[in-house]
Amino acid sequence: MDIAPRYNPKEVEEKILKKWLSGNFFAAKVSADKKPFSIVIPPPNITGILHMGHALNNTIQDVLVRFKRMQGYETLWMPGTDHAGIATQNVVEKDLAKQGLKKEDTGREEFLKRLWEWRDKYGSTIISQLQKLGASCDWKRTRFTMDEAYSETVKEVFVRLYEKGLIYRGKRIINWCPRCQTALSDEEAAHKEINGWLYYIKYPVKGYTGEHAEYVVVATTRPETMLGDTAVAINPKDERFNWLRGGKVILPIMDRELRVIEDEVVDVEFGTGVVKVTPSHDPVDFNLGKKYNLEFINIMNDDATMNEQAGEFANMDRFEAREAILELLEEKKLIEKKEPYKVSAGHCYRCHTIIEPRISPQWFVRMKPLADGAIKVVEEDRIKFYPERWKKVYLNWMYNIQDWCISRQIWWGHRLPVWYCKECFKNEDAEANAGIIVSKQKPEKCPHCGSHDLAQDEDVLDTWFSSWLWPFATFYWPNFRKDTSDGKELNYFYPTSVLVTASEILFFWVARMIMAGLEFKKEIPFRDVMIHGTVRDDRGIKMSKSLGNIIDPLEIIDKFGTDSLRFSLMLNASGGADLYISDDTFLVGRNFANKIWNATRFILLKMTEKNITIDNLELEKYDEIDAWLLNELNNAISGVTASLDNYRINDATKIAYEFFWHVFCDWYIEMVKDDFTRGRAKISVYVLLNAIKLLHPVMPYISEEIFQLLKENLFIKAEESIVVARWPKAKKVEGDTKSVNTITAIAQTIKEIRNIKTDLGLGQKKVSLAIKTNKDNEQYWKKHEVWIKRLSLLEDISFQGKLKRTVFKGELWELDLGVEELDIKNFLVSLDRKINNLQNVHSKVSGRLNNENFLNNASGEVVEAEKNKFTELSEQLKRLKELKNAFK
RNA sequence: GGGCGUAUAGCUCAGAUGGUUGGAGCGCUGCGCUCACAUCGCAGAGGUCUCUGGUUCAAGUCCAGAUACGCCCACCA
Repeated sequence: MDIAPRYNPKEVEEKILKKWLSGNFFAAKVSADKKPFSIVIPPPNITGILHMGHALNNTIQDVLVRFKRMQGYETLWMPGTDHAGIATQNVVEKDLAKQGLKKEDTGREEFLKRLWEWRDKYGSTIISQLQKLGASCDWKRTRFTMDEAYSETVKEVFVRLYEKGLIYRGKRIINWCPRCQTALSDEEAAHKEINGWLYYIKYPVKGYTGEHAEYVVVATTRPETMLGDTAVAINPKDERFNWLRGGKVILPIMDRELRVIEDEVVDVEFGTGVVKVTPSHDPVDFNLGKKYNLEFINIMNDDATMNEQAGEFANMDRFEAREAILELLEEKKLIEKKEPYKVSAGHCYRCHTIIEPRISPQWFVRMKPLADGAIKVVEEDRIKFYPERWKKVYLNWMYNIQDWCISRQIWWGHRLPVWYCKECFKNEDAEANAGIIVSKQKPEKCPHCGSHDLAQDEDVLDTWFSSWLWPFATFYWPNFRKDTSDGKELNYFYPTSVLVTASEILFFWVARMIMAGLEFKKEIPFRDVMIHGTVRDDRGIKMSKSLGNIIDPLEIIDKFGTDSLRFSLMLNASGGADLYISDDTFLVGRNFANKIWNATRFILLKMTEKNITIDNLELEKYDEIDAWLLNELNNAISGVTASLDNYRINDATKIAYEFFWHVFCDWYIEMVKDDFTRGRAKISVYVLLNAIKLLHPVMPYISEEIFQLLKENLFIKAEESIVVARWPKAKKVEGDTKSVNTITAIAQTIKEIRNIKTDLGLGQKKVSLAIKTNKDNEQYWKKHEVWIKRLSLLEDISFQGKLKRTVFKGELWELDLGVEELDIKNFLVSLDRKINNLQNVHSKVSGRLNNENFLNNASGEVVEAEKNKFTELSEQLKRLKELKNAFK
């Protein structure tokens, strides 16, 4: 037998991944006799490369999937990627720019061709990285949100919603990214605070007579928008401006007459109480414009440079124009003052450019009707959030939901299934439906006028408009095909069991999937939503490429192995809290993998050395130390199982770790290594096998490798892969508790002996031990003498009726060490500390027992336990004091 | 402006339904290359559980308030 003393993950992982993929172990099918367990992956962007967030998200899913698969569920993990409209287009545009080209130079068709080429070349990178991570998806199913069949679903959904009146075209103020040159939804405009100024600008009052102020002063953070002002507003209740009501002011620079309107939205407290109103460039002002029938003047181009409406500032960038306007106002002495001010501005979530609110004809989904059901299922806990607090966040958003802008002025994505009749459609009349034909296929002619002159809408749909269909569109609903068993698969696997995701896309994706599921499948898309934290660096800063603080999971895999990465992440991910990680975080995993490896190595080497073969794992006979171990194994099995059932993966990980290292390795293997009989070997292998099964969801590679090693070297029957092996079950342990308890007491005593030896400065020196105990206990000491000596570094053990001296006094026995002269300084210090601690607890307990209120109010069980504790503590204390007195 | 979260050892974090003497990993100190593993073993130091009040026989755990940090939402010109 030749097993390396160090675990080499690289070799092992490569080999095993091949086995898994070629062996089709992750494939799922409809099985009437099995319960389904299904997860759809949050599809990563095709532009994506595996980052720590992916690693965390997908490891969690994989743990759950592997666990359920081993439990015998028919398990489907549906993989796939998202076309990620803006993100991908940006990437390919950048690529094009290297050749000095813009997408307009190549034209739409050619540009799309390049996009598809790009996706064919790089789009599967993330998939192979997920495979490397060990993700046990049914890879043959890998979907893409722009697959032909998937696109059919998208169109179908659009048409259905339109026909139901839930999709409409409207000319409204939307979030416009001047860099990407497209509309965005509200969710895609991330609000961030920036340091700006609040400028106080004087607007001359028309017909100034000297009876009132010559100017009204308005406060603004965006002076450049004044060019589009068509009113100023005051609060109707604001008596300071009674004189201004019904009056007019003059917009400086433009010399435009502005109405004075009155509306409740104006905050009397803020600024001067007078607000400039720019209906075309501010959402609040837009509403005012509608309400009071104001003029809408658009002063900007698509790229946020000023247009001809901006007069002398035309063609300037918006921020350039701001400076120029301020300069001019300064010259005219129209700036009263400026104050530093923090402004919350929307930023494009793709390119971080500041959003420009803008009036534009776009397509929207009416959300309120969709939200109603989605609110109900969460209120009624038919969908549960883990941790639960996200329920509130979700509901709060849903209660206040706004219509969703779904059209994007980019090329990469699902083209809107919308055609315009050039005869009937009048663009300026954007609110009406005349001339708009919504249809999955290109219509032959306009149903209204019969014209054949039809043009498809140039826009594409928001990426999320396809992702929100993911849980059922991946089964090609509603057309299905043979490769999804004509819908049988959807019926079987839907609703999915759990959705695992980061909180960032709760609104983007999770909420919308619930709405889509209920609308189209008439059923929730998943039962549980597990929301995990964000991965941050060790200073608590979110990892991002632009900040340069990322820890690359692929590098960690390369350095420490995939299992180390996964194990360390799972150990750290708890209760949806954020994870703070550094390179060192992953050492725990590496060390543990090596420990597992070496425990296996030891067992197999010993068996070879002793010529032990095993052909089955029926446990025939075992003694007290075996029983003790099996009992611990049972606790681990039920602990890990219960934790995984409750999505407490970190607990499960910890329990398995603790058992493997600190129970199995530190104690059992040490106990049996000197007397490694066939019986011990069998127990060892049995426990090892069960332990690696417990670890398999978190550490799939090493557990598989060991599973295979055991199969190769023993003659036991086992599944082809641990992937499909049966999850461990707790087995009843035969054996009397007294024996097991005695073993526990011996182990405890061994720790005491080590402790005392250290205190006495004996260190690793082997000394002899004298023990005084009864015949009954003596037999255990004799039977287990070999490992007791080994673990407490003793020369020999003698049994005596009377000890010359006592260095340890326990409930069951007293001990002395065979050393003439004792350096008792440290020993006495430790002893004192122990006595002190015990004394503290003792007086606390006795205080409680002397407290009538406690005796009257606490439950009988608690009082009973407290009494027992008191007795035990008293005895312990007495022994320690006696021990101490003997040394005086 | 609303809402949420976190505060426990030097660091990163565990500590369901209040009741053993508050734990782990890393780091630190001391001793050991004991033939599975130095990616190891053994022993140890280190905590007024952020603060203040309250409920209770009993609070790290529940309640209220304060402080600090973080996050989310919002028509804060």
